[in-house]
Amino acid sequence: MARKQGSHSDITGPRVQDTALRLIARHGFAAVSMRQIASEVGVQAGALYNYTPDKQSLLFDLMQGHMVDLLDALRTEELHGDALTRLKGFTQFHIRFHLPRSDQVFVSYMELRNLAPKNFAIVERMRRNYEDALEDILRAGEAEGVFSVSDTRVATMAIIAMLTGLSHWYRGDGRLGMDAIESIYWDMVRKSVAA
Amino acid sequence: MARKQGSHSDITGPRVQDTALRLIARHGFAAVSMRQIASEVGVQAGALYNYTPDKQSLLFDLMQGHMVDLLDALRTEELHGDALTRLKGFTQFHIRFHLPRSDQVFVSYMELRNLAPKNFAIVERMRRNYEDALEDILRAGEAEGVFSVSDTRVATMAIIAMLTGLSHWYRGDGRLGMDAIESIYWDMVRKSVAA
DNA sequence: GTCTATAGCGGGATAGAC
DNA sequence: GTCTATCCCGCTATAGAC
Repeated sequence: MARKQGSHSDITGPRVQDTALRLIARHGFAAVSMRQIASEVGVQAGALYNYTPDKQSLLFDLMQGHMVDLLDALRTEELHGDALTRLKGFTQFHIRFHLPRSDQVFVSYMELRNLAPKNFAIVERMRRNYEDALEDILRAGEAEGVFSVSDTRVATMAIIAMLTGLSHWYRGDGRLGMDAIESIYWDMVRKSVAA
Repeated sequence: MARKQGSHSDITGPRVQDTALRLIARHGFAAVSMRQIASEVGVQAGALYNYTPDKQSLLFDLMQGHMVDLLDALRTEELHGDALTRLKGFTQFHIRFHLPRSDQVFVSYMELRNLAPKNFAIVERMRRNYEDALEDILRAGEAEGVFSVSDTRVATMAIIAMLTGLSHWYRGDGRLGMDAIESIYWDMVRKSVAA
């Protein structure tokens, strides 16, 4: 089956996405050229345009795809019960979803500036939905009297920043496994909003 | 005194730095051209090279300058007393220093990838020094028995991420003033490491 | 679907006049 | 110290052969 050239749409397509994600995470969107992506994929630059209309769409697809995956996974999680249980579920979900996706997290945080305005608005709306899921939990906890935060919005942003920051420094080959990390972060999150 | 052309080294120099910082914060280092910076400063592109040997040095000077300012200010703060008092001082210091410098914070977090390896090492060492100042406080609190974190390094990273995240969304014209923000964050930081 | 070739543009940096 | 002019390079995107 191996051909030196010809049709490879089934394998080249995913490879373009994967390669672009890795290179953009490492060097930044503006610093990565289509030639560079093509070279790592193993095709010529022109061939990339069979898979994306332009460079901007490539970035948008990566970021939108990540957010869609995130919101889908969160919905599947279906966090039930009292606020404390839901907060624990959210914390664990966030860590387990994001830790194995450090490149996506990096790109989604760093490259917002490079999205065209219309694309930015779409991604930003999805990010806001995710934040709102956490804020709902904090509000419920306030109502139950188990949480005490003077501002649920600020607390939401603080917790998400704390959790997401993890993806910026954690390396799976370090001294701490994902379970240990989860336990440490859950302890801090829980206490930070405790009544 | 106004001249259409001639010597302006005393005013052009700072303007180059300020303009570069603002443009890089908004668009990213790789996306900003020397021509664009020169245009906003009001000179031709070639004139920039009287103030910086190249584009890379311009970025490095911005980032190094920010870190030097940060570490100098922290030393001036001289946090004394018990661990809880020191932690409160660190939290307030961090917020008060970073909130009015959102462009510097943005650039310092986003553009590490664009530093040449040698420059990266220098900036990274200074960042590590800053983190260590917080970890010292957490260790002291553990020894005093007033803090309970299972891992001081992870707790350090979590707290700094939480505090720095503030700079990414806070806008001074919002509903919350700096004092209110400080109070909310201190409440969360304090509780997150409480014994 | 991929290739080669190229159009058209803008980038960083330098040279030399003033 | 700034200007104008320019070198040389790499970029995105497209055209047309296979």
